[in-house]
Parts: sequence; C-alpha cells; structure tokens
Amino acid sequence: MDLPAHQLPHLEYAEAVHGLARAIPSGRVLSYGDVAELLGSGGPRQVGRAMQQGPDGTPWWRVIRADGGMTGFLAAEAADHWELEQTPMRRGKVDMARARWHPAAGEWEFIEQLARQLASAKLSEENDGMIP
DNA sequence: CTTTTGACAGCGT
DNA sequence: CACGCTGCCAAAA
Repeated sequence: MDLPAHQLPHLEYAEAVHGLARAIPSGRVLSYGDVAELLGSGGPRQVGRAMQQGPDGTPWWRVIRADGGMTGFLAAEAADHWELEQTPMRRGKVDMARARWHPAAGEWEFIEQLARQLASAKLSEENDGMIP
C-alpha cells in the first residue's frame, strides 16, 4: 500500500501510537521506547504522553515501561489486564524477555506504513508552516 | 522565545 | 534488587 503522501491521512503522532498499540496481540507488550523506535520518531516520553491522551478503547496496558512495570495507580488496573491476558509475568511485573511483542512480516508492513504516514505528515506540516 | 514538565531509559551506587 | 541522578525529545505554559 504505497499511496502518495498527499493521499495519506494526516496522522498525528498520538494516532500512530494508538494504532500501533492496537496492533499488539493479547498477552504481549511493547515498551514505550520500543514504540518510539518502531515509529522511527520521538522518544519514550512522547509515547507516554500520547497514551495519556488515549481516545478510545486503546489497550494502554500493552505499552509499558522497559522494566515491565507501570506507573502510579495504573499499575493495579494494568496488572488485572495482564492476568486476564495471561501475559508472562515475573515477580509481579511483566517479563519483558518473554512478553515483548515480535511483529510478524505482515505486521512489519503495517508498522512501516504507520511510520511512513507519520513522516509524511511531519513534512507536510513543516511545509505548511514554512509557506508565507 | 525560554522554561518547565513528563504513563521514560540507562547506568551508577 | 531498590533507589537516585542524568540524558532525551516534544508539547504545554
């Protein structure tokens, strides 16, 4: 699906993060840093900020800290989801070594598509701002 | 424009 | 293994 940039929807960073979060299968997780790296833009903190905006049924508990934990009061609720999804745990936290999501070939396509749309949106945004 | 802040990451103690 | 400090990147004030 290689549409020209001008046909792609203007994807906000947050939208890309949400999209990727939804692609994560049940029982699997990604760290904030992983998401940022897969999208090829921003950093862990930007991902966190994006998740906080979390508009709809975004599986926010599948995007967690690199140490397998979750911040604040969310930890309890997240742990509940992890148990329901049978996420590999280790000493009360997610076992990143086993639970980390390894996207399949088809998934990589989707991810690259997200990254590309994100890059395009960024560029067009730059251009819009630059044109006097 | 500068400063502050944050659902982080990594390394040191 | 648990804290603490520093580094990073963008968005919000």
